Amino acid sequence: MELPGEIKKVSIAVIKRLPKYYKCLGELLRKNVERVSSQELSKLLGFTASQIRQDLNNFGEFGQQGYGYNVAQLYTEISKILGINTSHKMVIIGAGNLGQALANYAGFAAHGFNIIAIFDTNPSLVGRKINNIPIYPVEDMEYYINRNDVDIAVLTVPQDQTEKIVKILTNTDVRGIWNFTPVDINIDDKDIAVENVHLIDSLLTLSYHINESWLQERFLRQKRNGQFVNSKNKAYMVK
Amino acid sequence: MELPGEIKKVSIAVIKRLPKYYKCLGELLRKNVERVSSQELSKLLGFTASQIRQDLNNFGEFGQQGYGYNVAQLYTEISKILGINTSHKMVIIGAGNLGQALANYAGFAAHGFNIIAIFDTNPSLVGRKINNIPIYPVEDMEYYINRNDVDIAVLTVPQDQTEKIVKILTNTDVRGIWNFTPVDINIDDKDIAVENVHLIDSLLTLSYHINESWLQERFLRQKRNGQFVNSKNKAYMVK
DNA sequence: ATATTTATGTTAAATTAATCACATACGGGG
DNA sequence: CCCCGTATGTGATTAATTTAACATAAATAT
Repeated sequence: MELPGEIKKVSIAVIKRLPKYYKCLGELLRKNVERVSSQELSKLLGFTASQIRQDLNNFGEFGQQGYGYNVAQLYTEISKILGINTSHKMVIIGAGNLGQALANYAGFAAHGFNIIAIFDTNPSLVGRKINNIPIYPVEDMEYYINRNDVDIAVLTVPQDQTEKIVKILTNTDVRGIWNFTPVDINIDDKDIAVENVHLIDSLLTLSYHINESWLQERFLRQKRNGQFVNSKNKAYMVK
Repeated sequence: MELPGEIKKVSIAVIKRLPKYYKCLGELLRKNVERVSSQELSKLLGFTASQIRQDLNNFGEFGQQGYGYNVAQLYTEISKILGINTSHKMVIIGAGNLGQALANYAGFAAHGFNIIAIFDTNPSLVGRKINNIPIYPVEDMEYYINRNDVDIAVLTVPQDQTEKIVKILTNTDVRGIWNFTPVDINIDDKDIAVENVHLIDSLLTLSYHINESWLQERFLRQKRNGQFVNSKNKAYMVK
């Protein structure tokens, strides 16, 4: 039962689709497309028109019957929902390979995400700059973040340092952690959002899919040859 | 209805959890833990014991009633399911920031993923090595991949080059594409698995969550002050 | 040996998500 | 100004996923 005035819980599946909408609408906007229907979006995105309408209705009534959606308006609305109507300040913690790559990546600023500092323990890195972003010692991190209204901390430190860094971050005003370490972060006391980018998980998922088709081939081959019978007819039980 | 001998379709949700099981079991193995119950795994992973049992049963009967699961055996089984009982050959396409960072990352080899070559169009990079991995011109890519039994192509090229590269990859024996470009790849003709790592999407999801809590605060504040009523009681409709 | 405890594999129930279907409202054309 | 076509927003339906429940089999203790 939904109490009056209560916030409707939006499922993660919907939230994960929002960036797709945002991107697609951005492209339409650049092509000077004025209006778009859920059906047209369906073709572009590969979701059903029904799902698109229902997704958007979690956040408001942005369309107009008989007309569709105004591209510019819907783009603005989704930007607001995603919190990218205002810009964000980020710091990168850990100036290793990945940290440096992210610091050099130009794409974030286009969406209002600005990297303003990097932190590292390595004295030979501290004082240097990457893509014109200064590297400071980790000891200064807590003070710096609070002082400069940093929203987002990008975690690219080695696995064993993660816990220590997260502990420090809970003392700051940081609102979100973009976690590239393989560790699953859990923060109890404070309201800090965490988004994990577990690259190894992603690679293993790919490996599964590669393997899956191979298993199927083998499975069918063995079935053809009459080699395959097991108690439950499970493909993966094949020895 | 499941026909005898037919492969049971495993849902993506399950597949995405497999790497978590794999990682967790690896840690238990290193701690010399011999056996583990679904309940213990539940505590470690944060999934329900019921879900864990059901997930694993998609692939076989690995446990024993009254005992639980043998850690080493289950680890091996999951490794097989994920296709990491054998090693994989990878190439990186695009020696930019991200491509170089991935080339320098040591963690892949530990799971049997070996990067054997990098390809780039930039003549000043070709001929050099990154982390002892040679950089070749993109023109040699097709030949090289087929010649060296490359399984996986890691795509870290600029957005506008993606389509061209994917087209070339469909002519090769590559089995999977690990896609770091923002483009959504669709391959019709050939059976190539694609796993996307859309970093911007991930960052926007984080931004949403940061924004979400702020919206809620504002929502409650306005409700307290009696400022908030709209036709549908939707939080996001607040002006 | 036998009883008791434990923890699986699996079926059933509950929950959640996606799709369908349609009444309704708006825009455009005559 | 009115009618017709279009495409939304939403309630109903269906599908998928998660959780619960339990019968059963193995391990352990007596």
